[in-house]
Amino acid sequence: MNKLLMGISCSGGKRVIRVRYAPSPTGTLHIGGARTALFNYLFARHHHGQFVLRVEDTDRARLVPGSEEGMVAGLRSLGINWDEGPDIGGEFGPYRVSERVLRHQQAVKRLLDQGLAYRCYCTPEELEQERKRLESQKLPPRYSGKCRLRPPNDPIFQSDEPFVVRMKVPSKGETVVNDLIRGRVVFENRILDDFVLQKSDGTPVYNFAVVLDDHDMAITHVIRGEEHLSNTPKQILIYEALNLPVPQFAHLPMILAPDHTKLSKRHGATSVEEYREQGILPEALVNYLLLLGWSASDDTEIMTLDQAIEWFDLNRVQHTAAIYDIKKLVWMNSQYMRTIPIGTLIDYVLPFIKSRQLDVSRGPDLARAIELGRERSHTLLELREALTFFYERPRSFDEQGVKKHFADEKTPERLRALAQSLKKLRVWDHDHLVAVYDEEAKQLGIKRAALIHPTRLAVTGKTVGPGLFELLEVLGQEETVARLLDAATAITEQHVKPTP
RNA sequence: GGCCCCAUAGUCUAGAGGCCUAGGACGCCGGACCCUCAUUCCGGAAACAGCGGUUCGAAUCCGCUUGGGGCUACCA
Repeated sequence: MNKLLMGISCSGGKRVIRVRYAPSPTGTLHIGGARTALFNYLFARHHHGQFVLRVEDTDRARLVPGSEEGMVAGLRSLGINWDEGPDIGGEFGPYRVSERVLRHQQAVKRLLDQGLAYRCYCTPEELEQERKRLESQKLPPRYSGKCRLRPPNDPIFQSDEPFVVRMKVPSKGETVVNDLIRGRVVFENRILDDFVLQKSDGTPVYNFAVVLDDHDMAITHVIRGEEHLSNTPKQILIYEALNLPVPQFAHLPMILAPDHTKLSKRHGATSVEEYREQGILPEALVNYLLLLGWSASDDTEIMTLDQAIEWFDLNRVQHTAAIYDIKKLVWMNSQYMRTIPIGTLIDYVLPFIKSRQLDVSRGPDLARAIELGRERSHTLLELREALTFFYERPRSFDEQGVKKHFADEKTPERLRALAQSLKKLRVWDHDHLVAVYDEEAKQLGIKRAALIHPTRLAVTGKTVGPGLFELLEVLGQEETVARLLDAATAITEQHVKPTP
């Protein structure tokens, strides 16, 4: 057991573990965010604790309408559920930070009264100038502390001028982050400047709000991305100034794009929504995300969410940033494509079928068609493609296929002959179909394959696909015969339109 | 620039001093199977960033260098 965890999960008092995922509603649910949410969720469930969803909407200017709803939907689609949140409430609400500003303002006042923070009247322009000056001298851009030095009777304190509230950061000593993943990380206080706690519009800055909200929501473990590690000492300083207990921290490695830079739109699909649209199953995405930064102790890679809950352990979280690899995601998806229950797969593929306006109400049984298609599809998009010929007659024939399999001048008559034999078949199943082809090939003195390939091309328009006899069995007798005759006619009348 | 984190194959990772002539997975290459494709099954190439220590012994510990990432906002 992890030393750092002892004392909170053991013995009499038994404090319940509470974690949270606190996204900012400024866009879509990112795979990085989804991974953070997932790890929080797994940690909570593993320890029989609670998982809270909190919306970090302090910055009104950056708020994107619909973003929160999208994130909630995205998380739910992945099977990540929370015990408390803006959509379901809970005893520690409200769960939108914007609804908690009064609470934040009270705390700011407390710090002000205690002389642990101060009002700063420097204008953004002044600060900008100062920053530029420092940078040009290759000095770290920090706030000078000008307003901290103002005498208490400075008339500006009585004025109506807008101000921000800044933290009085101690110039000496060090602040230590005991990170559950990285261990002891030491920051010297003198590196920090007097950072802003409250903006001039009266709303709190993230670093301040997060401290109060985590405390108010009784969060015991703050599990978040590594980009927050450097800000943690500021937050610890706030906890101390407010005399609040400091939670445990765990900073997850980041997920980077293939070019080793931070994930962004230009890297293609980066949101959960986009992966859904591309036909990635939620189960596969979750499983893939799970492997980005965490591994089971026994090399197991494909696992259920329940297994992940059982095995999850922060001690096994990687320290190094991970680069996401679409190829492995797609492979993972193909694994789920062929193993999830057929009913589930039907539910997933139906929207794709609908969006292409493929009418599956007539024709072969969808489940049987899917069984043949899932084996050779990596995504739902591919599956839908593999399904189309069952419900739509080929409008054209693969060009290469025509050259190869329709070249023989006897092709039309052979297809017709096959149609005749097939029409008379009493039992339409795999074995009987094989028998027909064997017999036909024998009579013609050719190989069975010489009949199989033209048939597939004639019936599906393609050269690739399921085994012919499985395919015909599902397609049905009437339809098969009709398509063979159609193809024969098309060839004879030179109507063969090659697929470009 | 300053501070912080990180460093095993192209990628995800196992590895917590001898079990490592470094294991698994994706991808890649070759082969087998087969009516095509996809599977599946065999086989193969491919890594401990570099340099110094510590130690009988280092991928594992320490230092430096290099490289990558993060933070440094009245963003989160």
